[in-house]
Parts: sequence; C-alpha cells; structure tokens
Amino acid sequence: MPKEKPGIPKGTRDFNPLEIARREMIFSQIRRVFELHGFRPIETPAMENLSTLMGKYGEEGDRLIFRILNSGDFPARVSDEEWQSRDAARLSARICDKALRYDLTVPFARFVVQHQHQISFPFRRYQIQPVWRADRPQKGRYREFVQCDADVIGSDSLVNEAGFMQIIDEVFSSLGLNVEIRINNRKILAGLADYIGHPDRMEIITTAIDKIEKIGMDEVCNELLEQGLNHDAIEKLKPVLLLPGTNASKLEALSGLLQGNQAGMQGIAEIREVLDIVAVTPTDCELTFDLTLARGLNYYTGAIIEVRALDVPMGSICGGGRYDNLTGIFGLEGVSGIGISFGADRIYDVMISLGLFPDAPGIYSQLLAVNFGPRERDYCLPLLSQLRAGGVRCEMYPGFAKVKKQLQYADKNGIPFVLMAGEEEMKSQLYSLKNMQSGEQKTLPASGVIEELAREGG
RNA sequence: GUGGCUGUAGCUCAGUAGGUUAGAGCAUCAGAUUGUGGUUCUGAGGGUCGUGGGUUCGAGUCCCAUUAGCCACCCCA
Repeated sequence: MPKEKPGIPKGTRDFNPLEIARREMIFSQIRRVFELHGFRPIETPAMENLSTLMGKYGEEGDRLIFRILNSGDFPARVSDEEWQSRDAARLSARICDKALRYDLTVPFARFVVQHQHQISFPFRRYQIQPVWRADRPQKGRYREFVQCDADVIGSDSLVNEAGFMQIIDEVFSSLGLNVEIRINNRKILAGLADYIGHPDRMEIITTAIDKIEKIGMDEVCNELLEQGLNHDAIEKLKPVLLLPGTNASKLEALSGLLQGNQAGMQGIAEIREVLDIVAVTPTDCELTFDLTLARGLNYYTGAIIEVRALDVPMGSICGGGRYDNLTGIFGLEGVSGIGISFGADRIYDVMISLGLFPDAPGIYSQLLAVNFGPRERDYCLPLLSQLRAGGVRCEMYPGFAKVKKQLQYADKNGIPFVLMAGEEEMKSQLYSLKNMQSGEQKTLPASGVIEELAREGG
C-alpha cells in the first residue's frame, strides 16, 4: 500500500504557533478598535444555503462560490436529461443546496432580516471569520482567508462613513502600517456615466476606469471603445478622470461639470460632508478622493472605500462601502447600511514583507521542570501548580529523558527558566532554578522560585 | 476560465556537452565517561529524481503527455 502524501488543498494554509501569534496580534487590534467604536460581535455558519449566496456577487462571483455536494442519494433527484445537459451551473443547483460563505456581508444581511425583531436599529456588528473563494490562488490571494468586517445597518447618516475612516486610520496606525485610504461615491460615477451620455453603461465604465492605474488611460479607452462607447463620450470622460489637485479642488471642478445632474451632485455633497466630518478629528492616514476608484461589488450604492499599503505592492487590504438595499433581497426593504472589511491575511503578508512583527511574540512556557524520575517529578508538581495559580505558564517534561535532551527541549521552545530538583535539592527542600539566557543557576526554596518568576514579569 | 514558469532528501537547492553506487547545507536522530542547553566534533537514517510514455547501448539531464505548485490576466481581501 502506497502511503498517502500529506497535503492540503491549494490556496489553504496551516498556521504554526508563531504565525498564529502574529495573526492573533492583527485580529486583536482590529477587534479592539471595532469595540472602541461600539461594535459587537456576531458569528454565522461557515455554510449558507446556496440560494442565499447566488446572484449577490455578480456572474463572476457566482462562479467563485464553493459548493457543497448534497449527502445521500442526490443523483436520484436529477433526471437523465439534466445530466446529459452537462451544464455546470444548472447541475450544481440541483445537487448542491449549501455553499461555503463567500464574504461576511451577505450572510450578515441574511442575519439582520432573519433576526430583525431582536435587533434595534441602527445595529453595529463586527464579525471576524474565514470566507472561501474558488479562485485560482496567487500572491495575496487565498482560497480560504479571514475577513474582519464591521457594519452599521439601519442608518444613512454620513457620520458612519466618517466613523469608518476613523476606524481604518486607528487600525493601521496601531499596526504600524502606512496606508492610503481612497474614497469615492457610486453616485458620482452614475452622474459621470450620465454626463458622457451613457447612463445605462455605468457598470462597464466603472470596471474599466478602475484599471487606469494598472493598464493606463489609453488601454482603458480601448476597452471602453470595445464595449461600445463612442469616441466623443470617451474624450469627454478623459479629462475628468485625470483631474489634478487636492480633494477640494477636484470636487470643485467636478461640481462645475456635473451641474444639474442630481445623482452626481448628491454624491459630491456626500463626499464633502464625509471629508468635513473626518477633518474634525485627527487622522494619520492619507485620505484621498479618487474618481477612478470603482469597486466592482454590485450592491454598493453610495460611498466606496478602499485601502492600500503604501510601502508594499499588494491588492487592497481593506475595502467597503454603502449599500442601500442589501436586505431588500431577503424581504426587508428600505434599510441602508455601510460596512468595511479588513483582509487579515493580506495585512499579515504586508507586515511580514516589511518586517513589522516583533521578534518573538509567541506564547510559550516560562518554566520547564526537568523530570528526573517519579519521586523528583512528584516533588516538583505541587510547585508548578502554585506557579500557575500565580499566572506563570509552566510545564513538566514528560518522561525521564536525559537532562541534556530536556534542556534542549527548553532551549528550542524558548523557555527561559528550567527547574531542577534531584536528591540533593529534595533533601534540603530546595529547587535549582536555571536562567537559560544568562546560564546562571540559583538554589532556592519554593517561595524563592515563585518570587524570581514574578520578578521576571511572568 | 486564459496564458507563462517550475517540480531532485522533511526544507532550500547543486547536479557540468545525456555515461558507473545522485550530492551539499539546514533539519532530524545517535554518540563525544552516566544532573546541565544554545557553540563545536563524529556518525546515522532518509530520494523508484512529480507521474506515465518515447528517443538512446545508456535519461535526473533530450522529446511528448499528464499532474501539482508558483506567477500574471480576470476579479477581489
């Protein structure tokens, strides 16, 4: 029998203790800031009904949803004709009722509608859980990754938008990352589409101009041409997208152009108000109004936000926006919400490449008791209990290995103190305590050991 | 879904114009007089060279297929 090679699905990862410690550092900062802003945690299941997810992320999104094959005799429910059709989308809908969650926003919308009678609005929740996408993995792209979402639902006040700017600023400051927050507004993009005479082509226009930075203006124009926009429209659009200057001057110029366009002017007014509110509080991050920011997720209706690391090329590490009617699809109309999502895994990757993690943030025992034999072991165990009662992490080496081996174990696991007690120590009711960093060794009574560990900041 | 690159020990890689028993470093384990680690020294285990076919007297090396991983596009955290 050939042995099975160990492995995990591509795009997924194992995390060792050091990586966990570092990831936990990111999660705890994000959690701390969310809670400081009054958000409260919820959790939802890893899997949702497939129907809950389908159609919420656009055509591309549907394809990237991980489906879960039904249990039992699922083929019996499928006709021969359906099998023969070989239509993946149709078939999967017949043999899969469930799917892994693709993001946290749609499950949250479902949660809100389902529990609307227990929720008082506006509702501020946060959620830190993994999501899954059947994407082809590459740098900064995983098939399983953790999103850290915060949303306010049931309030259309722009204070929320400003609040999220604040949160983003605080999270990245606390992690020591330099970032640029970019903000735009879907209403401005709608106004722009209208302005160039293609009000119905907003989706195409936005996804095209989103690529300006990547492929350049010329390529974007080519793409728009291919999509059926005429020359005049594109020529009209060009100078707008290249508007130079500060946030204020860009907004000024834009409001001149979009005069009389209701959606556009409203978008401009919204951005201005958000910027004004943000200006009241001090922020570290760059906050730029960027007309070319056009996030694809099709449920955004107002503000759209994206954050990028300044010192490392990486996709967006945080994104979000306002959605006016996400709960509508589940039957709760007229509830506006806004939320953001931190991509913990990308933040981790950025911090690794910048070397921002402290050297040894791991959690390990502070003391190892060397195990000389049954009597010596039983002599030490009560002291270990006492130490733990005082909050000192400690452990007894299992089994009676050579002392050399036991010390090696302490060394490799970064355990700073080793407790040794054999014949001699037991006779005089003492313990030998070795400091692994200095090599220094003291012989002390139990109380002395406890004091020493307390002094070392256990 | 489309394209490019790669696949030799647990890990990182060497491997020369195809030629004998495929190497190194790290890691692991064991020893250097039996209660003292991190340094050093010695030794050991571990590979059907991703898989399948082909060319050849002979293939880790050349050709084809297949598979896995990485990178880019698409889209996104």
